[in-house]
Formats: sequence, C-alpha cells, structure tokens
Amino acid sequence: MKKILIVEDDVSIHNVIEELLKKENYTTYNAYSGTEALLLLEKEKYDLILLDLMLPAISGEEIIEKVKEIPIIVLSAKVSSNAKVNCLLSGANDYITKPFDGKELLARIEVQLRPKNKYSNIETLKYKDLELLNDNHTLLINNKKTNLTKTEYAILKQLLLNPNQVITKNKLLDLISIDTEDCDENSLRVHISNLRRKIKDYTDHEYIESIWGIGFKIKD
Amino acid sequence: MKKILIVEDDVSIHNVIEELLKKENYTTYNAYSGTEALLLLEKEKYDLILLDLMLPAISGEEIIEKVKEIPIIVLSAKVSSNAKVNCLLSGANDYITKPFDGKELLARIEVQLRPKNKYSNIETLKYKDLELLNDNHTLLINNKKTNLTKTEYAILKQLLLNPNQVITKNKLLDLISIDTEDCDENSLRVHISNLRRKIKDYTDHEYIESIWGIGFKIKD
DNA sequence: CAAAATCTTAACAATTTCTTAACCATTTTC
DNA sequence: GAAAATGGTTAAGAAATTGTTAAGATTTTG
Repeated sequence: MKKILIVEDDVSIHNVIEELLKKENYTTYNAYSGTEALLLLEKEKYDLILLDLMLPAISGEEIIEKVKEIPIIVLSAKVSSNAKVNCLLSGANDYITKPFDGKELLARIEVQLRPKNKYSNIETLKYKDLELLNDNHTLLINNKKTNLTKTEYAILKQLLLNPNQVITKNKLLDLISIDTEDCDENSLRVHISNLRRKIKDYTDHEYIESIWGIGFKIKD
Repeated sequence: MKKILIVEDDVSIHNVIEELLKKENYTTYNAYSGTEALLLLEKEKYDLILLDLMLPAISGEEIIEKVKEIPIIVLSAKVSSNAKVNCLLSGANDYITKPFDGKELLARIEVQLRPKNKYSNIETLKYKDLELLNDNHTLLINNKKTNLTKTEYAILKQLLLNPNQVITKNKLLDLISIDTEDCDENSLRVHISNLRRKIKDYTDHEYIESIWGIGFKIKD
C-alpha cells in the first residue's frame, strides 16, 4: 500500500484530497504546514508528496529543494507559467492547478508511482549471456536453464535493471525487501555467493562485481 | 544529446516545437503520422516522444499502448478530463493541452529526461581530464579507469563539487564523515597523498593543491 | 505431517582499506 | 636563524569488508 503525504493548509481541500486517496486504498499522511511536512519527512519514508505552494512558515518551493528522492506533485492555485516552470525545474515531477479534477489527480499520481520503465511488462531482462525470465525463478545462461530461488531472482533482477551501475548494499536490501523480510548484509553476501556459483557453472564471464565498501554492480 | 521524436501532423505546430527543442540542443526526429512514428520507432531508440493524439491512420492512443520503454508526453487539443486520464493510465507520462507554453513544455520535458531520483542526478563531476562517475563510483582520468577507495572517492567528490574553492581540512573531514568514521587530519593527509599518486599515474596536471594552514582545493 | 527447499546465522580465511606513527621537507613564528 | 607548526610520504599493523562454507532454523511442498 503506497504512502502519500498531503501537504496542504486549507483544511477543506485537504479533506477532499484525503478522501479521494483513501478510496483508492492509498495510505495518507497529513501535514498542514511546511514545518510539519519536514518533521514528518524525517520520521517516515513516503512514496509520493502532494504539495501546496503557499504554506505557513516554510513554503512549498523550499520543500521541493529539500526533498531529493520522493516524487512531488505540486497542487497550486498559482497558474502562471513561471511558477510551474520553477517548480518543475527545481525538482517537482508534476504541477496541477487548482481547482483540479479528481480523476486527473489520481491518474497523475499513478503515473508517478508506477515504475519509470514499465519493465513489469517486459518479458525478460537481457544482459550479454544472461536472460532473466519474468517468472520469478528462471535464469537462462547461454540459453541453458537455471533455477534461482526467490531471493536470488530478486537480487539479480535489481542488478540487471541497471547494468554498469553500482547499487549500494543498503539500497539493494531495500529494493528486495518486498520479497525477503529479514535479509541482512551477511545473508546478502551468501545469496550473492550462491548466485555467482550458479552463473559460473555455465559461463566464464564474471557478471556480479563487488565495489569495495559500496555494493555491487553488473560488470561491463 | 537527448533524442526526441515529435509526432504531430500539423506542420506549423510541428515546426514550432522542433525549433524550440533545437534551441535547447535536443536532437529532433519528425513523424507526421502514426504509421511514420511506428516506423521510426523501429529504426532508432529515442529518449522521449512528444505525441499528438489526432493523427492520420494510427491514433496517438494506439501508439501509447505500443510504446513500453520510452516516456511519452501527450500534446493535445483535447481538454477533457477523460482524454487525459485515459492517456495517463494507458502509459503516457504527461499530458499538455494546446495551446501550450513553450517554457512549460521544456520544463516538463526535462522532468521526463532526468533520473527519477534526483539523488543520482549528481551524475558525473567533470573537471579538465578528471571525470568522477557517480553511478558507478569510478574515476576516469583521460578516459582511463582508476579505482578509488570509498574514502578517496568521498574526498575527491567534495573537492570537485567546488573547484577553485578552498575547503578547510575540518570542513572536508566533516563532509566525508558520513562515509568515514575516525578519519583525522593525519589520516586525511595520507588519503590525499594516495589520491595524488593515483592521479599522477595518468596525467601530469597536479589537481589537488594544498593551501598552507587552511586546507585543499582543486587547482586551476 | 514429513521431506525438500530455502534462508539465516555464524565462523573462518582472504582481501582490501584505514589509521597510526615515524621521518623528512617546508613554512611560519619569534 | 632556531624552534615550532604544518604538510608529504611511507610502511606496518589494525580494522573493516568480502567470499565461502556448513549447520541449524524456517518455510514451502507434496
């Protein structure tokens, strides 16, 4: 269930949004000022922020600058092109002017929450001799079938989604946490080791590279 | 240079968009019908599609269904909430109604082209022959790969963030303290020394300058 | 419910990185 | 110009990270 933080000081608008989201089964969190929003942002991780611009104490624009990893949809009465452009360029992902249409808001929320590359629709993830099937357990190495466990599959999938890009251990653990509850760094090492052994059985190329002190990546 | 495919049958609008994008140094590709768009999509990989809905032969909506991995911004005269919601839910990433504001279009394009989490957006830090790659934690010197340790990477990153600007030793220690717990001034000296040696292996230019009694900076 | 598969924990070795400390060079201070 | 402070280099030992293995716990499957 996705967590959405609503930052809006107008109580009636706030309530409208909250109800709309709850009907769609989102979990909502409420901030009625910029300072309150910042406090909540420290406490919890959200999947999306709906942000009004004109707020007591700290403005919405300042919040955009501070938030780096959560998508933001600005909901504002400011219709000027300048306001929009500023927000979008400084980090907001979308800008909707009030009054807004509920269905459009929901659609734009869905756009932000869905994976950027709609890889879930892609059947396989390919990289060199590896081909990860979209069935949660099959890896083809040189077209030879290999069975992966759920965790191994999750790890390899994350790595293959961004080849040649380091994923930190914590990030990786975070990304696979949907499938695996209590996998820690030690456990992750074991899984990686097992994965490497399975891959080594069919190809000489070392695919999973360790970046010392950082994490792992799929080797060039 | 990002590649943008413009799909629009109205020639005058098409030209306006094309000029706008070229001024921003995007590479533009032109399709004047849905079928032409599909042909071009097979030939080349684009970073973004600007898509009109009412097209000859194949409609924009059908193209949205077919394209899975490229972000799409719909540019349409249809202002109805239904049209917007349909496009967004079936795969479009944004929807702008005509007539549109040029600056807003450019801003929304930038939103689509930038990495989803702005965190990794600190893409690469370049300075003369040095190129610090954020996404895979490596340093390129004259395009030659060099391995840095976690601490060396952290130090160089801070220095390169503000070239030609002195960072005091304490400030530097503070900035890298997230990655390194008990690194003191003496230790910092050793790391800097090691960094200089690694850089010297590939280039003659002395990059890290010591400011006596103060700290370090990247040399002009 | 028993067997099989998978996962976590823990121990160990191997490896890499970091800090410490010593020594020397350079600059500043008195 | 001598003494003190700062900076650079080096090597060794300490500390941290990683890879591997096996055993026991947990979950899944038949």
